[in-house]
Amino acid sequence: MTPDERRQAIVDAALAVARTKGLGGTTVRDVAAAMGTSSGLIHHYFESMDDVLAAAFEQAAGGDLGRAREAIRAESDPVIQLEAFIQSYMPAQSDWTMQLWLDAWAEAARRPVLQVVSRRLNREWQATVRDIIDAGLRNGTFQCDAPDAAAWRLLSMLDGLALQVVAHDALISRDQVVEWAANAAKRELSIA
Amino acid sequence: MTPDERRQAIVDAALAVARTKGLGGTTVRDVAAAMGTSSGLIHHYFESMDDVLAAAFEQAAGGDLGRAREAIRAESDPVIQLEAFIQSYMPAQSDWTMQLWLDAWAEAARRPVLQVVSRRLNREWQATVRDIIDAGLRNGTFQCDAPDAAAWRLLSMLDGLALQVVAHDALISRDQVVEWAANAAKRELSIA
DNA sequence: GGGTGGGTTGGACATGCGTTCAACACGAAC
DNA sequence: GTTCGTGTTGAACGCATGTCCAACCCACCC
Repeated sequence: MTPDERRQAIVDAALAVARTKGLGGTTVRDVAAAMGTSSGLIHHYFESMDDVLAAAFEQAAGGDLGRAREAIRAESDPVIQLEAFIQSYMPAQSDWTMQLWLDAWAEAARRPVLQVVSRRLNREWQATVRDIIDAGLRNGTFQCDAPDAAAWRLLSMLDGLALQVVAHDALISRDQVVEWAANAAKRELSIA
Repeated sequence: MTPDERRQAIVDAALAVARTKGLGGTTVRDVAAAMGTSSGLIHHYFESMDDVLAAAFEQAAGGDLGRAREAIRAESDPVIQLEAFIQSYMPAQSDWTMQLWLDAWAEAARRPVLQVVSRRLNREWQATVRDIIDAGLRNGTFQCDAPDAAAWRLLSMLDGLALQVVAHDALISRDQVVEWAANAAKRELSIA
């Protein structure tokens, strides 16, 4: 294994563990066991466990962002793009990514490395929404006074709703979230 | 000290610690030190540390809820009530309560006792918003197809925005959150 | 074929955690 | 004045954590 492959294997293993135990509950020994190697190896490639966790979170959350952008780029109509975005923000089988976000938000105040990553990714998500809104404005299909604020509002509502689904299992359902968010987006951007 | 006073003192001490170290980072020894007593005493009044944390979170978050309800009850016009609610959801000096919520949401998946408390409180917040909306509907000042969904949307947006303020310091400001949320509420409920 | 050096091991180390428990303090009851 | 019981102590236990490091393995080079 090349150094890069090994680093990647560590990150993958860390994600596999974090999927069931959460970011904060992922330990060096867990990761080593998941890889079938020794614990010392991890510190040969990463300076600290925090770095491993930050890299793992970045890969998982960054991957979601990339897939969402692709889904958006595949469409040309801003209205459909918005729908695709909302759908991809709440995919059926990726509750565990959202749990990673919950962990990251909570830990951000105490783990600077994680805060940097999570802040940057959140900014990029907002920029992605903003791009859709801008396209719709140029297009004439959207109406909106403050696109930046609208993007934050939309993203925050999705975060808040997704949070309820993941943290408070069964209080509200995933389908409701998608429907409610779509309605809110239509009202927010004056879509017919 | 009566047993009740002692329990209260423990909860207070736990909150004082959680304020700086987070819910998950609050330990038995921290709480004992903050009270100036021994660590064994805590287990004489609480079955486990999880129970202490749940009680602490409940007191802090429940207190916020109570104050918000009072602020709402002090007004009669639903429009003003809504403003009071948004203001009280984002008070200037209580960032640390929001941080407790972040901790609670993240920990809910792993600490059942905490999940029960946080789920119940979230439901009560939503019911509080819903009550305002219902009042506005009876009043004729609000228009809204699905009050329940609207309440969840409003609450979730506030959660999502507040989250950004607390977790990603300086990405967006508290004043923006209040303004943006007020605008969204007006649009959501068709307020003139 | 011997030597070199980086990948890899697995245990040691210090620290911290929640929980338990024998011992102690001390006011109330008899 | 003795007994009792509850509040309280502080050390101990078992376990887990991140980090470190001496030793080992083995492919590669002279």
